[in-house]
Amino acid sequence: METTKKYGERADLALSMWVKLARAFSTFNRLTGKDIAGYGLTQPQFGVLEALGHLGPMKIGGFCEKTLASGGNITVVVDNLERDGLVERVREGDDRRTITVRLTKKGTDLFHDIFKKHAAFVSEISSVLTREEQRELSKLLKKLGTSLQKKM
Amino acid sequence: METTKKYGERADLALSMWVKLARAFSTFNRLTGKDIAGYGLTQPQFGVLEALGHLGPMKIGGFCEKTLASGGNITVVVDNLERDGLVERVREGDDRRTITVRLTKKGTDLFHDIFKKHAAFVSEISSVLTREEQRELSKLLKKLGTSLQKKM
DNA sequence: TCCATTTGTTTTAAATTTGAAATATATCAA
DNA sequence: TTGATATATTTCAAATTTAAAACAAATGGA
Repeated sequence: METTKKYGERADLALSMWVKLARAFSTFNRLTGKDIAGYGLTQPQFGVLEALGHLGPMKIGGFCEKTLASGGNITVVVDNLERDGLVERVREGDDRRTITVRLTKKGTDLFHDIFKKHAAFVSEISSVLTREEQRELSKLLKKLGTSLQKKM
Repeated sequence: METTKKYGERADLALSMWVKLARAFSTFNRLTGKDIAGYGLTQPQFGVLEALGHLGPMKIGGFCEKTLASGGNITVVVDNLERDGLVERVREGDDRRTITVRLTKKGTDLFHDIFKKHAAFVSEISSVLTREEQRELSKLLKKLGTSLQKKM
């Protein structure tokens, strides 16, 4: 723990928290990334499949919010998933600008198979914290994340 | 909060925590990234300057650990900082394979100038949490990060 | 000494990500 | 209806990131 006051007590506390947030995320992300690569998917691809599997068909724009990936990038990710026969683009509804993406049969099967294993993996590595600690961490992260969202 | 048990209680809790960790990191990272861009630096460049400013001269390999950037990438970052006259590479010590990087006068001045502002910025956005919450969050993130490190 | 192995850094090519146009369609007010 | 503005998606070029190969130097055992 940093004890020297370099930038004042408040700033030191905030900087220290930010470093720990970045490190915890980075390490967790690397571990899950390896797990996902083991299924032959990239992380953004997995994110799109996950959103579709859990939330149902959605418009391209929906992925930007859900997977936190930036606009033009989703196009490529969906292109590649479509090429692999996992998702399909359909025009539906009255707004012809929007495109709905949905899982194919193959995509649905893959999702169910993979995500169960992935959930077990995430659960396993998270067990370095007790369930109570996980609940407390979730609560604080949620407050931080949603509060910051308003500053964007 | 997710209340439906999709993958079992433990897995749902872990997945929920992981989503919140990713979102909080992403949002925080975007905000600090904008602040850093305002100083004319990229995030990896800022990370290298920060490491040098706080920890003193270090070898290339040191940045990989400190800034969590992957190997060959640091070379480019240091190249660009050197081009801008902010850091310099020196060979010193008895191992001629290693290269020590250190701040130039210009780099030191820039570091002191911008890091104070950056610290204030991080402190400001972190104030959405009380200091007690920040301490608690730090503690849990540290435990998570260091425990996961061992699984890599 | 010599050779094999290890370590530290750079180079290279491929993949990814971003942001800024470009395109197509919608909406709304005059 | 027209024109201006807004929204959804794609295209494109530039920057970034990664992993693997290449290179240089150090180490340690035969």
